Amino acid sequence: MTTERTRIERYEPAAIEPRWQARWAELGLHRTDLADTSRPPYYLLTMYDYPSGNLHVGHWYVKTPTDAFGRFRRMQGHNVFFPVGFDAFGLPAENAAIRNRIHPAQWTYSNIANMRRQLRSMGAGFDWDAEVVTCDPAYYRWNQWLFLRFLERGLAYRATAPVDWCPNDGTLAREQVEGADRRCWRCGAKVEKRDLAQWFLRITRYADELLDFTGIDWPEPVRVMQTNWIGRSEGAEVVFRSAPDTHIPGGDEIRVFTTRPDTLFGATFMVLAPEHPLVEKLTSPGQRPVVAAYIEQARRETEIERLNTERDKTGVPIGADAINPVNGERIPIWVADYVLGGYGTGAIMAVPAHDERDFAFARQFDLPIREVIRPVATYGEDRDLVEAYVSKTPDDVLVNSGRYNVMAAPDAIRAITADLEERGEGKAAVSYRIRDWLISRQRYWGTPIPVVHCEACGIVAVPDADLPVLLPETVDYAGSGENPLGRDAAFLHAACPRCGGPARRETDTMDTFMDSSWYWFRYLSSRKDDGPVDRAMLDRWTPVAQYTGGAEHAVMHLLYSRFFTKAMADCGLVGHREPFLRLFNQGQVLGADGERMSKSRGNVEDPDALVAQYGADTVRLFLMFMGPWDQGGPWSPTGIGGVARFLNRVWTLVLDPHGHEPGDAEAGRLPTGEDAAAAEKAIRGAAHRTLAAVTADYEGFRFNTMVAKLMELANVLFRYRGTEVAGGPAWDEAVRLLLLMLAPAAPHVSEELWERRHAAAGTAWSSIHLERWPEVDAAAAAVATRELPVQVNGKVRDRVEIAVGLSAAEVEALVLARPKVVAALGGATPERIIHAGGGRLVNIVVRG
RNA sequence: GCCGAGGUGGCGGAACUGGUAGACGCGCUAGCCUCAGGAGCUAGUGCCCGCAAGGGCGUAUGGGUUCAAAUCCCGUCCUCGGUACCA
Repeated sequence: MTTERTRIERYEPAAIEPRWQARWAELGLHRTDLADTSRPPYYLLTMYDYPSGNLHVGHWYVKTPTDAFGRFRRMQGHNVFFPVGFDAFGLPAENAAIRNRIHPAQWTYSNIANMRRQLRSMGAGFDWDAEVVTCDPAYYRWNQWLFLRFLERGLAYRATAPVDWCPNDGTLAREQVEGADRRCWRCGAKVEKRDLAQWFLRITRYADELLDFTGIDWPEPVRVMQTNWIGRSEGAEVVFRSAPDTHIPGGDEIRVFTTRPDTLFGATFMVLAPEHPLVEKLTSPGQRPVVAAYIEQARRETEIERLNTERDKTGVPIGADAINPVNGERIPIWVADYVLGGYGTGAIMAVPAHDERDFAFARQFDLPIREVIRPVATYGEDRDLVEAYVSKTPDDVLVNSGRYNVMAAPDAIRAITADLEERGEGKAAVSYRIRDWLISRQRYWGTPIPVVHCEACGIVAVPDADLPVLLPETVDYAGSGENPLGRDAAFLHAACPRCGGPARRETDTMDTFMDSSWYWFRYLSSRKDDGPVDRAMLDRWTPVAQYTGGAEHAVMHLLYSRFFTKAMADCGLVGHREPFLRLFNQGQVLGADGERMSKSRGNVEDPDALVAQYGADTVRLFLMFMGPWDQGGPWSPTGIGGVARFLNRVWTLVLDPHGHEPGDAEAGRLPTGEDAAAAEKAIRGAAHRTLAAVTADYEGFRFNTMVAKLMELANVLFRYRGTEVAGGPAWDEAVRLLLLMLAPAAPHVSEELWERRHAAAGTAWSSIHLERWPEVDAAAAAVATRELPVQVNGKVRDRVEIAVGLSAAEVEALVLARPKVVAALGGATPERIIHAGGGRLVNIVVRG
């Protein structure tokens, strides 16, 4: 016998994917009509990328599920806006330029061209018309414009801050300094810190508002990280004064911030940060050399080093004392690197008995430790502290604290603060860890800060009409000594906009986090040339409904974006105060070696090769199938073949329902005991149950189980392939649902098969991506019987097929008659029978 | 150190609010089909004992709560991410 085998065309992704991409582009399928009000708007945003040159699978891992979600939302009837752009300013371009003698712009734009091609090959539904490239003057012009608005409102200001400085090369940003020993990446010289006047944005003005996350649905870990970053703490500011000495008259105010004013009597010394302005003034002549040497050393350390708890404490006494305002006691003043110049007041009162760091310091240098607070039960006992006692309970009481003895700690905090305030020696205060945002960069490839320094008028803003202040095309960015922009005479010299006199342009450029702090607003009017944003568009489309991106941006980018939104709202540019309503942080795909993917490690996975081998749909689906999206993990293509096989099976199901594989003896026959009607019912049931589950999975970003459920449905259909119900109405409905559910995730193959179905049926084609998301038929999805596990004392002893909707009594009668249950009971009388989880299982409890 | 997330078969992972542990896929085994196959189809596959029926053990680890724990609580070990001596 010769089996007549249907020869169907093979599934060749390389043949169909580019064709559909071109067709969609022609149809403008992904161009969002922002003015369309007939459907609810849905702004879907994924973090834009730095144009490093090549997309790796990590980029796909972020973008692919986001794209699938956008397509899903669109099928649900939303007008989805899903833009893309490039975070195109930044250091790598400048470094590449120096290394390869190629202009940063040329390097950047050629990378962008390549990445556009790669992004298109994914088949993602980006709206390219809205694209933003931040190094384009049409974009950075508005960075400058916004900066000027902030300047007007006192949100931008100039202050002195240290930068890493290479004595050979000129100034360096932190990211250019490599290695623990702080050497210049170019010449290897030891880097120093040097103070420079730089520009800041006053994010601290919004510190309290940034602590408030009401109204936005963000992951708990991100909220915690931002909260800790802002670091609000309540306490008191206390004024100590320098004591008169042979070298100083005394009386200088030394302000400290403390969260525990109740421990003031336990202060046995003071510590100033090496940066503290009074160090110079108060240091005794005898201590000058050692203090100067210590400061020199501290200035070379990174903040992370200084903040390492494990490290032995270092410090030196400055040879002067301070007077404790509560008891008039003289205590020595030290300088130590564990106190930071930038936090609080840059000075602390040290209470070794009740602070671990102060305790370690006191032990190291043999300074007195005086206990002033202890649990009430030990009041009056003699005891020695072997470690700092950090009081946390409100029941603890004060000792060795004069008239505050026996007072409970919280009462003492209030009383001591109030008494200090009365005497003008302190007040209740709030301190924040967050500092203002330093936006100055001493580089070429960034947005020029639009001010001039006039000899007569000082700092003068460039008028709006003169924006943008363009980056000069050719400058010597490789040279050394000062800012690249300062080496361009034509750029540098300008007329003062106010007096017309000679002025010097600002030569700092902006931190690239400026660009990314408002880019999603610009997407909505990327070509607008009379303002940064279109308020009417913003009112319709923002806040962003859903933002996706990596957790590495949990603090900086996301916090700056929130700050910008609030600041822009205060400038009247935006009508709301939070940028992103819902945030999802996906995990990171690591290289096969478990390390972060990077060119230098050589563990970068090239998506182009995978696409060439398997096609974009398989790669997309595999990335979703790998695991839960928020987890990521080491890249391993093991298993991608399973996904490819699945798409092949879908292909076969759609194009060849009647064929069957010669290797399957059972093929072409219905399962035993099932007639055609039962088979059709089973198929419809499976399809609609899958639809319900898949819908919920898309909604909850559970793409891995979504794919698994589609595979299960395909497996069910395959079982019926070649039988009398294959190609029938139930089958046809199931296949239709399968394609619709697959469309967001694997857009090309589902579109191709959709078209072929139309062709076969002789109906007019329209894109599957414009179809409405199907509705679940609850009746079809319902099940008549189900398997009921029966436990005896919590162990499963039997499984019974029961009709849905039986009463508890009926179930019990049925279950207790089962031989296996009888055997498991061994003659014992059930003590009670639990019907758990809404009848999901039965547990018979027998006391033994 | 601290904060956050996590630890489930040979592997990636599933298990929604405590209720059938291991869905789906990879890999492996057997059979079918094929000139052949690293293609396709079907079946099996947590571990141990057993021909089988069946039984025992199992979610890093030690306790606990519960009729019932991967899930909740306490302790320990390990991995990953973040990082602040924050006064």
